Amino acid sequence: VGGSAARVSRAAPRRVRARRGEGEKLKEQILEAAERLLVVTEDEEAVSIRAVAEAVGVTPPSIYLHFEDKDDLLVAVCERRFAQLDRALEEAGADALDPVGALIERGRAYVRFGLEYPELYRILFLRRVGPRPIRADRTRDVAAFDHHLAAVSAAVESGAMKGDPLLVAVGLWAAVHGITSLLITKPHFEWPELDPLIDHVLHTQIRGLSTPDTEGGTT
Amino acid sequence: VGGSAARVSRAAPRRVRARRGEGEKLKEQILEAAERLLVVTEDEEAVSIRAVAEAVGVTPPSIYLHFEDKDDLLVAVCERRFAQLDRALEEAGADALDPVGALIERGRAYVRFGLEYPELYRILFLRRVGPRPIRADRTRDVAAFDHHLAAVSAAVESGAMKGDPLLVAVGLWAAVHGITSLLITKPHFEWPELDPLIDHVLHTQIRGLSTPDTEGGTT
DNA sequence: TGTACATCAGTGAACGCGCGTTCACTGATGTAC
DNA sequence: TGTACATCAGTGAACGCGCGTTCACTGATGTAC
Repeated sequence: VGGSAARVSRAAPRRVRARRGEGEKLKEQILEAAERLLVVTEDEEAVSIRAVAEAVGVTPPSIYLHFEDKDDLLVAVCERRFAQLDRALEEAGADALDPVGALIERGRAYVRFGLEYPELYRILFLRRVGPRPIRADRTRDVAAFDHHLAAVSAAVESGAMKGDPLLVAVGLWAAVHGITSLLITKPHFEWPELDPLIDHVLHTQIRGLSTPDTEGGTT
Repeated sequence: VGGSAARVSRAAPRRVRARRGEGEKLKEQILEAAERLLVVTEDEEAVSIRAVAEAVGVTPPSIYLHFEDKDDLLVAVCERRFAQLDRALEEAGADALDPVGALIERGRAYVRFGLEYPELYRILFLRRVGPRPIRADRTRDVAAFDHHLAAVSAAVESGAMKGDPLLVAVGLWAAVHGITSLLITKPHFEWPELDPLIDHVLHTQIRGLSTPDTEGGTT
């Protein structure tokens, strides 16, 4: 089996065909290529079935061996990144000393994620929903929001914050989402310096939600 | 001249050709049709040159008599709405009793605008910027932001609020933009009741920005 | 008052493009006998 | 150990579509003489 390996390098095939039973490898490569295209071009429209196929080194119909249609592929890409965002937030919050500090660290990580993958963020959070509600709605992003809600509840239960946890969670999300999306969609605006701006947004929120006796104690 | 008016109703022409010197009428009709299409379909992609032309009752090439290309048309639509948003905010703030109250009313009006024209809002604030920076950037939306900044400065100067006006203005914008865009792009999410949610976002901001002695006095 | 003519407000047909998707196929590879 | 065969991982060519845009034109209308 090892003796005939010298034949491989002829006529420059872009990709070696997977062996029997290893068809799933292509699925992974397609997902990676689609995501890479999205990150590199920062343009959802550049991610066509044809472009993804070419990036993988395969013909367009091959995509349909693993994905029902184009939307199915994009949703799959989103689900992976939602999962990654969720993990990033959980890890950022885990190192904090107290629940309020955890919220701040989670917020910073959220903005960081958005600025690192702006086009993915656009697809996840700024796109209009299509005719069929995006399937990911019922899976990964709900998990991420549940974790966020849990982090907020912990802060409220610690006594450092007051308010209805759901309202507070949505409000915090709105604040970090607001600054993240503005930074992404309005790059030509003359923004103040980035870190002070993010800190201002987070601390204004926290201060607005703090109970009077603990106020200012977690800056 | 009045005697031959009976001839008009033959063969159902979709639009009467403008008279000499009245060519600008078409420009206005195109703008209105494009905006109406955007509002009705809630889908930017549905607004093609062809669709706009048909809505006006004219052939596609006629659009090019008044607009350089498709982008030029969309930008023109945006500029009109930016101007309208600006006016709506100014009017909302004018009726308030004090500067902080004015900020709250401006915030409510902003969210209302977004929810009333979601697809226009998407184009104004959620789209990625194209290869050429959108020309409206340097005109209408800057005027709107300047007015916002002035409203914030008034609140800071009144002593009810503290902080760098620019940071505060951007932070407030981020908060209202955040909740507006989430409501638009995630309609399937189980949101809390709308008015309490918006009030929560606005009052959390205001409370987070208030000077200690005036805190809670403007709810 | 009559008429040639420049101008204006459009039209009709066509261009090339890239897209998502389908369909019949091919050729390597593992497996059953 | 040899061979027929089912299966698997793809390919090649084509489909129809709607799009933005261009180009040469037409016919009504106001104006100059």
